[in-house]
Amino acid sequence: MKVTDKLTITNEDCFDMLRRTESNSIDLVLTDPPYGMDYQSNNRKDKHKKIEGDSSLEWLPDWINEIKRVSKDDSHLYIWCSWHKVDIFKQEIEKHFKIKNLMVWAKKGGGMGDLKGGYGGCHELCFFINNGKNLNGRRDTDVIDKAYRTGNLYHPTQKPVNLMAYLIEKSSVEGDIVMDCFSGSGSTALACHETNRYFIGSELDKEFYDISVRRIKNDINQQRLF
Amino acid sequence: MKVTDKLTITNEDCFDMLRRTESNSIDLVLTDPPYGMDYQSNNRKDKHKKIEGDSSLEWLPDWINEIKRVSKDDSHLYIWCSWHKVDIFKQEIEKHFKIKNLMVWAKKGGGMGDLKGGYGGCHELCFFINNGKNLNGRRDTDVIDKAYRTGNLYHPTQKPVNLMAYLIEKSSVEGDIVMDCFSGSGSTALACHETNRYFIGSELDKEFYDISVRRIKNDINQQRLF
DNA sequence: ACTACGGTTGAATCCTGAA
DNA sequence: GTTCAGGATTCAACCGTAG
Repeated sequence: MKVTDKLTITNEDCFDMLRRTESNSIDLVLTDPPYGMDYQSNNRKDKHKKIEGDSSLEWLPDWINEIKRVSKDDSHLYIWCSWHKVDIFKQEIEKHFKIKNLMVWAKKGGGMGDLKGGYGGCHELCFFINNGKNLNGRRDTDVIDKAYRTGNLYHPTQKPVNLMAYLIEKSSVEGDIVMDCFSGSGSTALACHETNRYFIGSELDKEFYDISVRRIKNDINQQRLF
Repeated sequence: MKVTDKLTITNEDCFDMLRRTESNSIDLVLTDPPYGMDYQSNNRKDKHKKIEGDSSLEWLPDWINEIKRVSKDDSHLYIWCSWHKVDIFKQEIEKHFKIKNLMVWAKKGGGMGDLKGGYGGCHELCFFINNGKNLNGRRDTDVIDKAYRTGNLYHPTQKPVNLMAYLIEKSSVEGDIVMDCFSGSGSTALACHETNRYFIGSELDKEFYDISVRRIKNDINQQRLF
């Protein structure tokens, strides 16, 4: 569905979207896939359901393969990941790409989990692949510790729009085409609207898909960006 | 060699040291092994030589196996690592241990490497394994971004003494036995002196071994800890 | 501008009971 | 025994408001 002139989100499996996508056509891949940890937020239980398709990483090899095909020769890619499965992601990605950085997002707020025998988990990882373009702006570090809020209002694992917008501006210019295969509640799409990029995305879960469409329309009407 | 009453460092391969070490005898393993990336700082090439035995990780499986044997049933382990080989380290460690956290040390100061096409590398990773004791003190996060300075005075990948001391105090009590198989310029040993723990370590490279012994003696005499 | 305080939250882990 | 799924729990950091 064309949500706006430049933003297209479809309610389908990402492989269906990828199949229709031309080879060598995407400027920037920015995506937050299921981490493969069978995640269910048990925090205030009624709020969020379990993540669909998060119980294995079987999709990963074919997915990387397709991503390789559709991304331009000088594209940039950002693939989010948690440390629990970082080895699998790294090895699959390296079959097709040369990883440039493993970035760390040092999140604000305490983490949950073991309160006595472990440290509170406060970071997420992101693979950065550079197929041949410079980064925009000043030289930043691979640790992102700016004041980005989590704010999981719509999706249990939602990323902040301004975090996504930051990466988009580092790695693309206005009018570029950005792809997110796991669009979720639409944070990447919103960041593209904010930064004037084209967006192509898919989200399998009907509920999140609907939320993302509504969220974008609302935010655009109200000129309010989360 | 017994450098002090409580600090022992030997100039040998760590497997020789491990062979002499009793099973189930070490309270805390805290070590910064060769990262397996053939490290040579491009910054002032003459300053640091290549790290011996750093070109492959062949030693890793046997080493983990020995570490498993010598560490106590309720021990803690910290194993430093860079993201370049994080997949290999993780998979080898997980053959014998359950990893509790992947910690991130967000270093201060700019990183080196590609100035245009990549982010500056400003972090190092550290696997934390908890075999069954609580951590001391308040609940901290898995991102360490306190003002620990690198200051590679003696060794190209030297860790700050106060960073090591922090981890030692989180995971042991006075009189505990701490092991570092890759003692380098002796930062872990110094941190043990500072926190009144026993230390057993080995360093293969004669030059670094000598430096570490001199450094410890100096620092103890001058009551000055780096 | 700065501090004080209370409310809210987190890609979690542990524990319990059932299969 | 062992695995598995669901519910309870927890604290430090962050946000917003008030002083």
